Amino acid sequence: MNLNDTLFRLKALGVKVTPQRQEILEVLLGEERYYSAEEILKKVQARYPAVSFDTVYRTLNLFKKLGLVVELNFQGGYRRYEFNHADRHHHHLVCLKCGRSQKLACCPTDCLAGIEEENPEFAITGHSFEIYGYCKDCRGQVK
Amino acid sequence: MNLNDTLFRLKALGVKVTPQRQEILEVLLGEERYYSAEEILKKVQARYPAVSFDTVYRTLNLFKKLGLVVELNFQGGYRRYEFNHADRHHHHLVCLKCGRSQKLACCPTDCLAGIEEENPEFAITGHSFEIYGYCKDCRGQVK
DNA sequence: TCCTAGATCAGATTTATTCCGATTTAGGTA
DNA sequence: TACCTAAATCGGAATAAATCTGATCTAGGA
Ligand SMILES: [Mn+2]
Ligand SMILES: [Mn+2]
Ligand SMILES: [Zn+2]
Ligand SMILES: [Zn+2]
Repeated sequence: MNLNDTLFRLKALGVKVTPQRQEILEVLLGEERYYSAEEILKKVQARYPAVSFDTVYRTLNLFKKLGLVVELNFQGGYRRYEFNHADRHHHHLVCLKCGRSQKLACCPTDCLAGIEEENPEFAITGHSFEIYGYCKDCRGQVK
Repeated sequence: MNLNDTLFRLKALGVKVTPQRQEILEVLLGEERYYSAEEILKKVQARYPAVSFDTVYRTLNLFKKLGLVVELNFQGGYRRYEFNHADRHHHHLVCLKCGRSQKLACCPTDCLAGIEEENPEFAITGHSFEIYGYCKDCRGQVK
């Protein structure tokens, strides 16, 4: 999924393609990692200084609804966003000290299948699976 | 783990046992589910009307540090707390509409074992695994 | 080129959590 | 049992994240 595909998809959905939305997408697509709302704002403001937090949040929530973006609520209350490379579903190993994370290959599909089967009346829309701890750099300096 | 065991453990750790702390524990131990900070405050105030949010949050953070309480950060940013029945590790099926949840029996231990093995330099302290969607009552009325 | 629904901006508002200074108290000591 | 003090609590102020509001602007269709 690149920028042009995504913009095409937005148009197909009848969603207006504004410079702000386009720039937010470019940020999210630029480096494959997650961002805080503030990081996104700062990066977008490098090109469009007048962009407001409101626009960032509205856009992220829109993209979330359209399935373009995933919102991650990490332990400690950190909220992060990343582009939803639909074909690259994954989870995270998150350092509680420095906040850096790495992608994980494993997804608990067997658990999920069992849960789905045992709860047919529940409409599952997603799941989270994150592993927390302290990375090599941080494990020594934990308070 | 009952109230007396827990109070004993607090004393052993050199932590003061105040009526407020005791009441918060009673709330958490009363019904095996999770609570918002505000729910806890309201319940504690039923007996001690002067208790403040500050005390609730400080106590929850203390208990969290001591491993007595688990903080859950659900999708959407909802933060909840539950007593850490250490022998009853579990995960949740959470309704995004009404917020109710049910415990799940499955825990992705095989994933976890693999991740631990593949990342020996990372000190894992915990993990989250939550399944989101819409419960029977809510699946019809999703906006 | 014009029109308008929808998007943006700037700042106010709301809500969750933490901080702060004054006061109280749990639990140790004599 | 009567102090003593470090730690805990209270009440309200401060902070921070996210949303709302109303005025203005604009993307994209006619
Ligand atoms: Mn990721
Ligand atoms: Mn639970
Ligand atoms: Zn780290
Ligand atoms: Zn529900």
